Amino acid sequence: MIPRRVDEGIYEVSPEMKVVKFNETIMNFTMAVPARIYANEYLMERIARDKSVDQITNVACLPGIRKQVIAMSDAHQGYGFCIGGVAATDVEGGAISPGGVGYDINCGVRLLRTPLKYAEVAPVLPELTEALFQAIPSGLGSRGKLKITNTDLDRVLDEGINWAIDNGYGFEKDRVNCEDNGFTQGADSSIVSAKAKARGIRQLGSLGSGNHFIEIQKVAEILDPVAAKIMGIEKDQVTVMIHTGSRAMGHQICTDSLQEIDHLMHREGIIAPDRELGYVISGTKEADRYLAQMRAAANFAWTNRHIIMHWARGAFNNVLNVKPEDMELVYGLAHNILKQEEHDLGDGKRGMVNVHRKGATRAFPPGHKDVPLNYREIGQPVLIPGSMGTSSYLCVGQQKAMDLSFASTAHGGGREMSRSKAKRKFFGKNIKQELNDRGISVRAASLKVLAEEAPLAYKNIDEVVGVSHNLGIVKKVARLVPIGVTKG
DNA sequence: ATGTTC
Repeated sequence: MIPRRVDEGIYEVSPEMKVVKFNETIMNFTMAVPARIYANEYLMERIARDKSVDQITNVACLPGIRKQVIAMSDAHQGYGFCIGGVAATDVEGGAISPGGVGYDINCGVRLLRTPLKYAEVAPVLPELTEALFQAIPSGLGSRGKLKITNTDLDRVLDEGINWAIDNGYGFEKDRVNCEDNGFTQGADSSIVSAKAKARGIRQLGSLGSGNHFIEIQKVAEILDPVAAKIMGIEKDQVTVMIHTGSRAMGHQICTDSLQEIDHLMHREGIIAPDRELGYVISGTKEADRYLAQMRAAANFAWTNRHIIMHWARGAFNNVLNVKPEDMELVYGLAHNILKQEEHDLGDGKRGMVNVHRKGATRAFPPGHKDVPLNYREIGQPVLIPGSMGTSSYLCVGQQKAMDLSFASTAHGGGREMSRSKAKRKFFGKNIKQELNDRGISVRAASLKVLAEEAPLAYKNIDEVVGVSHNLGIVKKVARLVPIGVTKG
Protein backbone atom coordinates (compact mmCIF):
# COMPACT_ATOMS: atom_id res chain seq x y z
CA MET A 1 0.00 0.00 0.00
CA ILE A 2 2.29 2.73 -1.28
CA PRO A 3 0.61 6.12 -1.50
CA ARG A 4 0.91 7.67 -4.93
CA ARG A 5 1.15 11.39 -5.53
CA VAL A 6 -2.11 12.53 -7.14
CA ASP A 7 -1.65 16.30 -6.98
CA GLU A 8 0.51 19.02 -5.44
CA GLY A 9 0.47 18.26 -1.69
CA ILE A 10 -1.80 15.20 -2.02
CA TYR A 11 -0.88 11.50 -1.82
CA GLU A 12 -3.47 8.73 -1.96
CA VAL A 13 -4.07 5.03 -1.49
CA SER A 14 -7.06 4.09 -3.68
CA PRO A 15 -9.72 1.77 -2.24
CA GLU A 16 -8.59 -1.83 -2.26
CA MET A 17 -8.96 -5.02 -0.28
CA LYS A 18 -6.81 -5.41 2.83
CA VAL A 19 -5.71 -8.80 4.03
CA VAL A 20 -5.12 -8.79 7.78
CA LYS A 21 -3.55 -11.61 9.75
CA PHE A 22 -4.61 -12.21 13.36
CA ASN A 23 -2.28 -14.96 14.62
CA GLU A 24 -3.61 -18.01 12.73
CA THR A 25 -6.66 -16.34 11.21
CA ILE A 26 -6.59 -14.35 7.99
CA MET A 27 -9.39 -11.85 7.30
CA ASN A 28 -10.26 -9.59 4.42
CA PHE A 29 -11.45 -6.01 4.80
CA THR A 30 -12.39 -3.63 2.03
CA MET A 31 -11.59 0.06 1.97
CA ALA A 32 -14.83 1.84 1.08
CA VAL A 33 -13.08 5.18 0.45
CA PRO A 34 -9.57 6.40 -0.45
CA ALA A 35 -6.98 7.15 2.22
CA ARG A 36 -5.19 10.43 1.64
CA ILE A 37 -2.07 12.02 3.00
CA TYR A 38 -1.62 15.79 2.73
CA ALA A 39 2.12 16.25 2.54
CA ASN A 40 5.06 17.41 0.49
CA GLU A 41 7.93 15.10 -0.38
CA TYR A 42 9.85 15.84 2.83
CA LEU A 43 6.83 15.05 5.04
CA MET A 44 5.56 12.08 3.02
CA GLU A 45 8.93 10.41 3.39
CA ARG A 46 8.70 10.79 7.19
CA ILE A 47 5.03 9.80 7.49
CA ALA A 48 5.78 6.62 5.48
CA ARG A 49 8.35 5.49 8.09
CA ASP A 50 5.76 4.35 10.65
CA LYS A 51 2.32 2.69 10.60
CA SER A 52 0.34 5.87 9.82
CA VAL A 53 -0.53 4.88 6.24
CA ASP A 54 -1.56 1.38 7.31
CA GLN A 55 -3.70 2.93 10.05
CA ILE A 56 -5.64 5.25 7.73
CA THR A 57 -6.31 2.38 5.30
CA ASN A 58 -7.72 0.39 8.26
CA VAL A 59 -10.01 3.29 9.13
CA ALA A 60 -11.17 3.39 5.49
CA CYS A 61 -12.66 -0.10 6.10
CA LEU A 62 -14.88 0.94 9.03
CA PRO A 63 -18.69 0.85 8.68
CA GLY A 64 -20.29 4.02 7.33
CA ILE A 65 -16.99 5.70 6.43
CA ARG A 66 -17.52 8.67 4.12
CA LYS A 67 -15.65 10.31 1.26
CA GLN A 68 -12.02 9.85 2.41
CA VAL A 69 -9.81 9.24 5.41
CA ILE A 70 -7.05 11.76 5.88
CA ALA A 71 -3.61 11.88 7.46
CA MET A 72 -2.56 15.50 7.90
CA SER A 73 0.93 16.79 7.21
CA ASP A 74 1.99 16.24 10.84
CA ALA A 75 0.79 12.61 10.98
CA HIS A 76 2.50 9.89 12.97
CA GLN A 77 1.51 6.51 14.32
CA GLY A 78 -0.91 6.40 17.26
CA TYR A 79 -3.12 3.92 19.11
CA GLY A 80 -5.11 2.27 16.29
CA PHE A 81 -5.50 5.53 14.38
CA CYS A 82 -2.71 7.93 13.50
CA ILE A 83 -2.27 11.24 15.25
CA GLY A 84 -3.01 13.87 12.60
CA GLY A 85 -5.89 11.65 11.42
CA VAL A 86 -9.38 12.71 10.31
CA ALA A 87 -12.30 10.39 9.51
CA ALA A 88 -16.04 10.99 9.10
CA THR A 89 -18.71 8.31 9.49
CA ASP A 90 -22.50 8.33 9.16
CA VAL A 91 -24.33 9.44 12.27
CA GLU A 92 -26.83 6.66 11.46
CA GLY A 93 -24.98 3.35 11.47
CA GLY A 94 -21.38 4.53 11.05
CA ALA A 95 -18.49 3.55 13.30
CA ILE A 96 -17.49 5.59 16.35
CA SER A 97 -14.01 4.68 17.53
CA PRO A 98 -12.36 5.97 20.73
CA GLY A 99 -9.03 5.38 18.98
CA GLY A 100 -10.07 8.12 16.55
CA VAL A 101 -10.22 10.60 19.41
CA GLY A 102 -7.28 9.46 21.50
CA TYR A 103 -6.49 9.05 25.18
CA ASP A 104 -6.10 12.76 25.86
CA ILE A 105 -9.71 13.62 25.07
CA ASN A 106 -10.16 17.28 24.04
CA CYS A 107 -6.48 18.09 24.31
CA GLY A 108 -6.13 21.56 22.84
CA VAL A 109 -4.58 25.00 22.74
CA ARG A 110 -5.39 28.55 23.87
CA LEU A 111 -3.75 31.77 22.75
CA LEU A 112 -3.85 34.91 24.90
CA ARG A 113 -2.71 38.30 23.74
CA THR A 114 -1.09 40.80 26.07
CA PRO A 115 -0.73 44.59 25.76
CA LEU A 116 3.04 44.15 26.10
CA LYS A 117 5.85 44.44 23.59
CA TYR A 118 8.87 42.14 23.67
CA ALA A 119 11.18 44.91 24.90
CA GLU A 120 9.04 45.38 28.03
CA VAL A 121 9.14 41.68 28.90
CA ALA A 122 12.72 40.76 27.97
CA PRO A 123 14.35 42.14 31.17
CA VAL A 124 12.10 40.03 33.44
CA LEU A 125 11.79 36.95 31.28
CA PRO A 126 13.37 34.44 33.71
CA GLU A 127 11.28 35.85 36.56
CA LEU A 128 8.09 35.73 34.50
CA THR A 129 8.76 32.16 33.35
CA GLU A 130 9.38 31.17 36.96
CA ALA A 131 6.15 32.88 38.05
CA LEU A 132 4.18 30.90 35.47
CA PHE A 133 5.87 27.69 36.52
CA GLN A 134 5.00 28.37 40.17
CA ALA A 135 1.42 29.41 39.38
CA ILE A 136 0.50 26.27 37.45
CA PRO A 137 1.27 22.79 38.81
CA SER A 138 3.21 20.83 36.20
CA GLY A 139 4.62 17.39 35.64
CA LEU A 140 3.52 13.79 35.60
CA GLY A 141 0.83 13.20 38.21
CA SER A 142 0.70 16.90 39.04
CA ARG A 143 -2.23 17.92 41.23
CA GLY A 144 -4.13 21.16 40.88
CA LYS A 145 -4.26 23.64 43.74
CA LEU A 146 -8.05 23.57 43.74
CA LYS A 147 -10.07 21.84 46.39
CA ILE A 148 -13.37 21.03 44.77
CA THR A 149 -16.27 18.88 45.89
CA ASN A 150 -17.74 15.96 43.96
CA THR A 151 -20.71 18.17 43.14
CA ASP A 152 -18.35 20.79 41.68
CA LEU A 153 -16.61 18.12 39.62
CA ASP A 154 -19.93 16.92 38.21
CA ARG A 155 -20.74 20.49 37.19
CA VAL A 156 -17.33 20.80 35.51
CA LEU A 157 -17.99 17.58 33.58
CA ASP A 158 -21.53 18.58 32.60
CA GLU A 159 -21.08 22.33 32.00
CA GLY A 160 -17.42 23.06 31.30
CA ILE A 161 -16.24 26.63 31.84
CA ASN A 162 -19.68 27.75 33.01
CA TRP A 163 -18.69 26.30 36.39
CA ALA A 164 -15.35 28.14 36.31
CA ILE A 165 -16.84 31.53 35.39
CA ASP A 166 -19.55 31.14 38.06
CA ASN A 167 -16.77 30.48 40.58
CA GLY A 168 -14.68 33.53 39.76
CA TYR A 169 -12.20 32.16 37.22
CA GLY A 170 -11.86 34.32 34.12
CA PHE A 171 -14.49 36.59 32.61
CA GLU A 172 -17.85 36.30 30.87
CA LYS A 173 -16.21 37.42 27.63
CA ASP A 174 -13.86 34.41 27.71
CA ARG A 175 -16.73 32.29 26.42
CA VAL A 176 -16.92 34.12 23.12
CA ASN A 177 -13.60 33.21 21.53
CA CYS A 178 -13.60 29.55 22.49
CA GLU A 179 -14.70 26.59 20.42
CA ASP A 180 -18.01 25.27 21.83
CA ASN A 181 -17.91 28.34 24.12
CA GLY A 182 -15.92 26.09 26.46
CA PHE A 183 -19.03 23.96 27.06
CA THR A 184 -19.59 20.78 25.05
CA GLN A 185 -23.24 19.80 25.24
CA GLY A 186 -24.43 16.23 25.68
CA ALA A 187 -22.06 15.26 28.51
CA ASP A 188 -23.28 13.00 31.31
CA SER A 189 -21.20 12.99 34.48
CA SER A 190 -23.46 10.35 36.05
CA ILE A 191 -22.00 7.57 33.87
CA VAL A 192 -18.32 8.54 34.30
CA SER A 193 -16.57 5.90 36.43
CA ALA A 194 -15.70 6.56 40.06
CA LYS A 195 -12.09 5.80 39.16
CA ALA A 196 -11.97 8.49 36.46
CA LYS A 197 -13.49 11.00 38.88
CA ALA A 198 -11.10 10.06 41.67
CA ARG A 199 -8.11 10.53 39.39
CA GLY A 200 -9.45 13.72 37.85
CA ILE A 201 -10.77 15.67 40.84
CA ARG A 202 -7.30 16.57 42.15
CA GLN A 203 -5.92 17.46 38.71
CA LEU A 204 -8.17 20.31 37.64
CA GLY A 205 -5.87 23.27 36.91
CA SER A 206 -2.70 21.29 36.21
CA LEU A 207 -0.52 21.11 33.13
CA GLY A 208 0.63 17.49 33.05
CA SER A 209 3.64 16.28 31.13
CA GLY A 210 4.77 15.19 27.66
CA ASN A 211 4.15 17.76 24.94
CA HIS A 212 2.02 19.98 27.18
CA PHE A 213 3.39 23.44 27.82
CA ILE A 214 2.80 27.06 28.63
CA GLU A 215 4.78 29.33 26.36
CA ILE A 216 5.47 33.06 26.44
CA GLN A 217 5.84 34.08 22.82
CA LYS A 218 6.81 37.02 20.64
CA VAL A 219 5.00 37.79 17.40
CA ALA A 220 7.87 37.40 14.96
CA GLU A 221 6.08 37.94 11.68
CA ILE A 222 2.68 39.13 10.47
CA LEU A 223 1.65 37.17 7.39
CA ASP A 224 -1.92 38.44 6.95
CA PRO A 225 -2.25 42.01 8.28
CA VAL A 226 -6.04 42.19 7.92
CA ALA A 227 -6.78 39.01 9.88
CA ALA A 228 -4.05 39.82 12.43
CA LYS A 229 -5.61 43.22 13.11
CA ILE A 230 -9.04 41.65 13.66
CA MET A 231 -7.44 39.27 16.17
CA GLY A 232 -5.59 42.13 17.89
CA ILE A 233 -2.17 40.74 16.95
CA GLU A 234 0.79 42.88 15.92
CA LYS A 235 4.53 42.45 15.42
CA ASP A 236 6.71 42.22 18.56
CA GLN A 237 3.65 41.77 20.76
CA VAL A 238 3.89 39.22 23.57
CA THR A 239 1.39 36.34 23.58
CA VAL A 240 0.83 33.33 25.82
CA MET A 241 0.02 29.86 24.53
CA ILE A 242 -1.37 27.08 26.71
CA HIS A 243 -1.37 23.46 25.54
CA THR A 244 -2.88 20.74 27.73
CA GLY A 245 -5.84 18.38 27.90
CA SER A 246 -8.10 16.37 30.17
CA ARG A 247 -5.27 14.76 32.19
CA ALA A 248 -6.03 11.44 33.87
CA MET A 249 -9.79 12.10 33.60
CA GLY A 250 -9.78 11.75 29.81
CA HIS A 251 -7.23 8.95 29.92
CA GLN A 252 -9.35 6.88 32.31
CA ILE A 253 -12.55 7.54 30.34
CA CYS A 254 -10.81 6.37 27.17
CA THR A 255 -9.46 3.28 28.97
CA ASP A 256 -12.91 2.49 30.44
CA SER A 257 -14.60 2.95 27.06
CA LEU A 258 -12.09 0.83 25.13
CA GLN A 259 -12.53 -1.98 27.62
CA GLU A 260 -16.34 -1.88 27.40
CA ILE A 261 -16.20 -1.76 23.61
CA ASP A 262 -13.73 -4.63 23.48
CA HIS A 263 -16.11 -6.81 25.48
CA LEU A 264 -19.10 -5.79 23.38
CA MET A 265 -17.31 -6.56 20.10
CA HIS A 266 -16.22 -9.92 21.44
CA ARG A 267 -19.79 -10.78 22.49
CA GLU A 268 -21.14 -9.80 19.10
CA GLY A 269 -18.33 -11.42 17.12
CA ILE A 270 -17.32 -8.18 15.40
CA ILE A 271 -13.69 -7.84 14.35
CA ALA A 272 -12.00 -4.59 13.36
CA PRO A 273 -9.01 -4.44 10.98
CA ASP A 274 -6.79 -3.70 14.00
CA ARG A 275 -7.34 -4.76 17.63
CA GLU A 276 -6.63 -1.16 18.62
CA LEU A 277 -9.41 0.12 16.37
CA GLY A 278 -12.43 -1.01 18.39
CA TYR A 279 -15.68 0.76 17.50
CA VAL A 280 -19.36 1.03 18.32
CA ILE A 281 -22.18 1.82 15.90
CA SER A 282 -23.37 5.41 15.90
CA GLY A 283 -26.93 5.73 17.14
CA THR A 284 -26.78 2.76 19.51
CA LYS A 285 -26.94 3.14 23.29
CA GLU A 286 -23.32 1.94 23.53
CA ALA A 287 -22.18 4.71 21.20
CA ASP A 288 -24.20 7.28 23.13
CA ARG A 289 -22.55 6.07 26.31
CA TYR A 290 -19.07 6.70 24.87
CA LEU A 291 -20.06 10.09 23.48
CA ALA A 292 -21.57 11.27 26.78
CA GLN A 293 -18.38 10.34 28.64
CA MET A 294 -16.11 11.75 25.93
CA ARG A 295 -18.02 15.05 26.19
CA ALA A 296 -17.60 15.03 29.99
CA ALA A 297 -13.83 14.70 29.47
CA ALA A 298 -14.05 17.52 26.91
CA ASN A 299 -15.64 19.78 29.51
CA PHE A 300 -12.90 18.87 31.98
CA ALA A 301 -10.26 19.88 29.43
CA TRP A 302 -11.99 23.18 28.52
CA THR A 303 -12.15 24.01 32.24
CA ASN A 304 -8.56 22.91 32.88
CA ARG A 305 -7.21 25.28 30.21
CA HIS A 306 -9.55 28.03 31.42
CA ILE A 307 -8.27 27.84 35.01
CA ILE A 308 -4.66 27.69 33.84
CA MET A 309 -5.35 30.80 31.73
CA HIS A 310 -6.70 32.54 34.84
CA TRP A 311 -3.54 31.76 36.80
CA ALA A 312 -1.33 32.79 33.86
CA ARG A 313 -3.06 36.18 33.95
CA GLY A 314 -2.29 36.30 37.67
CA ALA A 315 1.41 35.63 37.05
CA PHE A 316 1.62 38.48 34.50
CA ASN A 317 -0.21 40.72 36.94
CA ASN A 318 2.25 39.94 39.75
CA VAL A 319 5.41 40.41 37.69
CA LEU A 320 4.43 43.16 35.24
CA ASN A 321 1.22 44.68 36.67
CA VAL A 322 -0.77 43.67 33.59
CA LYS A 323 -4.50 43.83 34.28
CA PRO A 324 -6.05 40.36 33.85
CA GLU A 325 -8.82 41.82 31.65
CA ASP A 326 -6.14 43.17 29.29
CA MET A 327 -4.98 39.64 28.53
CA GLU A 328 -7.72 38.59 26.14
CA LEU A 329 -8.35 35.15 24.78
CA VAL A 330 -7.62 35.25 21.03
CA TYR A 331 -9.01 31.76 20.60
CA GLY A 332 -9.25 28.39 22.35
CA LEU A 333 -9.65 25.12 20.48
CA ALA A 334 -9.55 21.34 20.68
CA HIS A 335 -7.55 18.92 18.57
CA ASN A 336 -8.54 15.49 20.00
CA ILE A 337 -12.30 15.20 19.70
CA LEU A 338 -15.26 13.78 17.80
CA LYS A 339 -17.87 16.27 16.60
CA GLN A 340 -21.16 15.65 14.82
CA GLU A 341 -21.17 18.13 11.94
CA GLU A 342 -22.90 18.64 8.62
CA HIS A 343 -20.62 18.14 5.61
CA ASP A 344 -20.59 17.70 1.87
CA LEU A 345 -20.19 13.95 1.37
CA GLY A 346 -19.49 13.94 -2.37
CA ASP A 347 -21.91 13.19 -5.24
CA GLY A 348 -23.83 16.33 -4.30
CA LYS A 349 -24.98 14.84 -0.98
CA ARG A 350 -24.82 16.56 2.38
CA GLY A 351 -25.30 14.95 5.74
CA MET A 352 -24.44 14.72 9.41
CA VAL A 353 -21.27 12.79 10.15
CA ASN A 354 -19.15 11.86 13.15
CA VAL A 355 -15.95 13.78 12.44
CA HIS A 356 -13.10 12.14 14.34
CA ARG A 357 -10.19 14.57 14.72
CA LYS A 358 -7.22 12.97 16.47
CA GLY A 359 -4.37 15.42 16.56
CA ALA A 360 -6.20 17.49 13.99
CA THR A 361 -7.66 20.98 14.34
CA ARG A 362 -11.07 22.13 13.16
CA ALA A 363 -10.64 24.84 10.51
CA PHE A 364 -14.03 26.29 9.57
CA PRO A 365 -13.91 28.80 6.69
CA PRO A 366 -15.17 32.39 6.62
CA GLY A 367 -18.95 32.59 6.99
CA HIS A 368 -19.40 29.30 8.85
CA LYS A 369 -22.07 29.51 11.57
CA ASP A 370 -19.76 28.04 14.22
CA VAL A 371 -17.11 30.75 13.81
CA PRO A 372 -17.55 33.50 16.45
CA LEU A 373 -19.18 36.62 14.95
CA ASN A 374 -16.08 38.76 15.51
CA TYR A 375 -14.04 36.37 13.34
CA ARG A 376 -16.74 35.25 10.91
CA GLU A 377 -15.39 37.28 7.98
CA ILE A 378 -11.84 35.86 8.30
CA GLY A 379 -12.55 32.23 9.25
CA GLN A 380 -12.00 30.25 12.43
CA PRO A 381 -8.68 30.96 14.15
CA VAL A 382 -6.41 27.90 14.07
CA LEU A 383 -3.46 27.50 16.45
CA ILE A 384 -0.65 25.19 15.34
CA PRO A 385 2.13 25.04 17.93
CA GLY A 386 5.56 23.90 16.85
CA SER A 387 7.84 21.87 19.07
CA MET A 388 9.60 23.42 22.04
CA GLY A 389 11.89 26.13 20.78
CA THR A 390 10.41 26.43 17.28
CA SER A 391 7.74 28.67 15.75
CA SER A 392 4.00 28.34 16.30
CA TYR A 393 1.50 29.54 13.71
CA LEU A 394 -1.73 31.45 14.04
CA CYS A 395 -3.88 30.72 10.97
CA VAL A 396 -7.51 30.95 9.87
CA GLY A 397 -9.64 28.23 8.26
CA GLN A 398 -10.28 28.52 4.52
CA GLN A 399 -12.96 27.29 2.11
CA LYS A 400 -10.94 24.40 0.64
CA ALA A 401 -10.93 22.75 4.07
CA MET A 402 -14.62 21.92 3.51
CA ASP A 403 -13.80 19.93 0.35
CA LEU A 404 -10.45 18.45 1.30
CA SER A 405 -10.49 17.62 4.99
CA PHE A 406 -13.94 17.85 6.65
CA ALA A 407 -12.81 21.32 7.75
CA SER A 408 -9.63 20.14 9.49
CA THR A 409 -5.93 20.83 9.47
CA ALA A 410 -2.74 19.78 11.27
CA HIS A 411 -2.33 20.31 15.02
CA GLY A 412 1.41 20.72 15.54
CA GLY A 413 4.85 19.62 14.48
CA GLY A 414 4.07 15.95 14.84
CA ARG A 415 6.69 13.60 16.25
CA GLU A 416 9.35 12.30 13.92
CA MET A 417 11.12 10.28 16.61
CA SER A 418 9.64 8.14 19.40
CA ARG A 419 10.01 9.37 22.96
CA SER A 420 12.41 6.52 23.74
CA LYS A 421 14.57 7.28 20.71
CA ALA A 422 14.63 10.99 21.62
CA LYS A 423 15.76 10.12 25.15
CA ARG A 424 18.62 8.02 23.76
CA LYS A 425 19.68 10.74 21.36
CA PHE A 426 19.31 13.94 23.42
CA PHE A 427 20.11 15.11 26.93
CA GLY A 428 17.68 17.43 28.71
CA LYS A 429 20.49 19.51 30.18
CA ASN A 430 21.94 20.23 26.72
CA ILE A 431 18.53 21.03 25.25
CA LYS A 432 17.92 23.53 28.05
CA GLN A 433 21.31 25.16 27.47
CA GLU A 434 20.69 25.43 23.72
CA LEU A 435 17.34 27.12 24.32
CA ASN A 436 18.87 29.51 26.88
CA ASP A 437 21.58 30.38 24.37
CA ARG A 438 18.83 31.41 21.98
CA GLY A 439 17.29 33.73 24.58
CA ILE A 440 14.51 31.35 25.62
CA SER A 441 13.87 30.90 29.36
CA VAL A 442 13.03 27.31 30.28
CA ARG A 443 11.46 25.89 33.42
CA ALA A 444 10.59 22.20 33.47
CA ALA A 445 9.51 19.73 36.15
CA SER A 446 11.92 17.14 34.73
CA LEU A 447 14.95 17.11 32.45
CA LYS A 448 13.72 13.87 30.89
CA VAL A 449 10.78 15.64 29.29
CA LEU A 450 13.13 18.18 27.68
CA ALA A 451 14.97 15.33 25.93
CA GLU A 452 11.71 13.70 24.80
CA GLU A 453 10.49 17.03 23.48
CA ALA A 454 13.72 18.11 21.78
CA PRO A 455 12.94 20.21 18.70
CA LEU A 456 14.68 17.67 16.44
CA ALA A 457 12.35 14.90 17.68
CA TYR A 458 9.62 16.68 15.68
CA LYS A 459 8.92 17.32 12.03
CA ASN A 460 9.60 20.80 10.68
CA ILE A 461 6.65 23.04 11.61
CA ASP A 462 7.16 25.44 8.69
CA GLU A 463 6.78 22.51 6.27
CA VAL A 464 3.75 21.13 8.14
CA VAL A 465 1.86 24.43 8.09
CA GLY A 466 3.05 25.21 4.55
CA VAL A 467 1.20 22.15 3.21
CA SER A 468 -2.18 23.25 4.64
CA HIS A 469 -1.56 26.84 3.55
CA ASN A 470 -0.66 25.83 -0.01
CA LEU A 471 -3.68 23.53 -0.27
CA GLY A 472 -5.97 26.40 0.79
CA ILE A 473 -7.11 24.59 3.96
CA VAL A 474 -5.84 27.44 6.13
CA LYS A 475 -4.22 30.80 5.62
CA LYS A 476 -1.20 31.77 7.73
CA VAL A 477 -1.81 34.92 9.79
CA ALA A 478 1.18 35.24 12.11
CA ARG A 479 4.30 33.38 13.17
CA LEU A 480 5.00 33.30 16.90
CA VAL A 481 8.34 32.36 18.48
CA PRO A 482 8.91 31.17 22.06
CA ILE A 483 10.73 33.38 24.56
CA GLY A 484 9.76 31.52 27.75
CA VAL A 485 8.71 27.90 28.12
CA THR A 486 7.29 25.97 31.07
CA LYS A 487 6.86 22.23 30.82
CA GLY A 488 5.97 19.20 32.90
C1' DA B 1 -1.05 11.40 26.35
C1' DT B 2 -1.06 8.40 31.16
C1' DG B 3 -0.09 7.21 39.11
C1' DT B 4 4.44 5.58 31.24
C1' DT B 5 2.85 -2.90 32.33
C1' DC B 6 -4.42 -3.16 36.71
